[in-house]
Amino acid sequence: MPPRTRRAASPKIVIERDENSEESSSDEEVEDEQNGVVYESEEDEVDEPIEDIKSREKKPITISLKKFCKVCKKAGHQAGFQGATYIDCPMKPCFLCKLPGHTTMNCPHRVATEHGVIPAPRKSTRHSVDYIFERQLRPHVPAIKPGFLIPDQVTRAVIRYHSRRVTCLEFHPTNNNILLSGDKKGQLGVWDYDKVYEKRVYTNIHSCLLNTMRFSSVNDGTIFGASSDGTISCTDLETGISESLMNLNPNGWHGPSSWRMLYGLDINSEKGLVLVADNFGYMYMLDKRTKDKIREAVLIHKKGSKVVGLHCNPIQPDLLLSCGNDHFARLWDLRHLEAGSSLGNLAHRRVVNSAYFSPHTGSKILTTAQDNRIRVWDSIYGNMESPSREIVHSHDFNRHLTAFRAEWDPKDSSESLAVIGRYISENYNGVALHPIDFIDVSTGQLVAEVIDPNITTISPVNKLHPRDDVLASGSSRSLFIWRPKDKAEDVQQNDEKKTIVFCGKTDSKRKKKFGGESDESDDESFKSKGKMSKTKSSASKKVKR
DNA sequence: AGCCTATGCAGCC
DNA sequence: TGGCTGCCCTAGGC
Repeated sequence: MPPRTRRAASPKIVIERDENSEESSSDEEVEDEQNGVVYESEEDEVDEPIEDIKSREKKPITISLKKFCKVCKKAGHQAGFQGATYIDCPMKPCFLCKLPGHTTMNCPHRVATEHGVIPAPRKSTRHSVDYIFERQLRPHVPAIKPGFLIPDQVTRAVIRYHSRRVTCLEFHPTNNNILLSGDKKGQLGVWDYDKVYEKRVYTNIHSCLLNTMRFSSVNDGTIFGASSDGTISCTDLETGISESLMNLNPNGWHGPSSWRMLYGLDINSEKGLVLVADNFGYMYMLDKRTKDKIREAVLIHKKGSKVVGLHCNPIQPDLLLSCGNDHFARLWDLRHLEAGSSLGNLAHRRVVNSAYFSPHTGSKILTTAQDNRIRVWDSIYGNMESPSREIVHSHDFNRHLTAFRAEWDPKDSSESLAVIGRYISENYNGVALHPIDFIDVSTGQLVAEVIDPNITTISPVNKLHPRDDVLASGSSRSLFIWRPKDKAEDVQQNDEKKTIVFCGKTDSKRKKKFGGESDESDDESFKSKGKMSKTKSSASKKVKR
């Protein structure tokens, strides 16, 4: 090892000794070009003037600062952002596909035009050679199905609408411009995004996470919600008055081992049932009207594991799909429902964030799992042993983010378009942005990635409008409405300006960023109406072909 | 600008 | 099975 001197490349920091803190004047020795702290134990002592042990006792302790990887703590490389590009730690498996031997940068699933989305082999019939052919052929395959209209321009936004991160979104089933949003605090937002300032937040429905919202097909004036507070709510959208259909924690808090939380929720309209599932593996069935429990709770996933999603088949409502933390999505017949009586068990390698039947025929299944893969089963009537496709896509689990869920486009009659937010960022002209991806799940192709230069946060919650070409996305505490570029321009021509509404305490820097007027009154959203500048808003991007 | 933290899952024993 | 620990691209508040 080469000898080191005090003023070598590794900078050093000096810590004062306790016993004589006033004697050490270390200021001039502190250097702040720091990439991390590495102690220089024995070597450091060799550097010390050994002859003066007595004075050394009074000398400050010296710690050298040198470059090391914040991920694996080893020297010689560094993980983290370099500008707007994130450099992976080479000692870790790929952050995208989770396989060792390469990093995200050179992951075979991340080719230039596709940004990490590629169909995985169908069972074991293909191997790596197939990928190579696939990558060579891919650019020649026409990419965009003519029918897809991608909402890629932000036309409306409420910045910091919620006081905590958005957890779920739902469009009103009949009123085209109403978007419902739930947040981590359990609050429910009702926003008319055409009259952007018409927005309300109901704060007293739940006490924590509003995990899922669903409309009843009979009465579209009320919405059902499942919350981590263990209750089901039924809320009148006009008044905000809510009644509780069920409370799993009637005796209050007795520690986390007994506190029940509700995650998955769906409505079986045919039978007038509300189905909910909890974090202990159980599902509950209630009569929507009388609020009576139809039967005892049924264990539908591994005991003690969280059931995060429930979905009734749109064609055969008795067919139920559930998914959860036991790494399975499961199919059930509601008419013969018992623990262990599932019709099918779809194995995943990690927690399944969501599982949905396709919106029209109900014959396909789309799941999102925490192993960074979207899976598609092309027919529930066929072989369910393994998915028809696995699509590698970055949507990592992060405890601070709402779980990512791939959502069908309800307007796509071919049942192939899905939307999902992306976790890892891409460098867009020097800015790290997290796009929202549109994926053709019949081929695994990335149809479009949409970004807005002003949205620098991750957008895990996305919902496509049932009738209009509109995407709603929830990113941190804010909501965004996207429309296809042409339509967005129509909106502008109609003098309905692109409108950003600021809520809560919003600093002027952020307002500037979003192009809001420099209204400094902090906490009132209604005043600071601003339109985005053309240059900013036009930076939204589709995939290069 | 830079700390702090809420918080879910997996892997380990 | 249970309890602990650690965590790779967070976001906002102080």
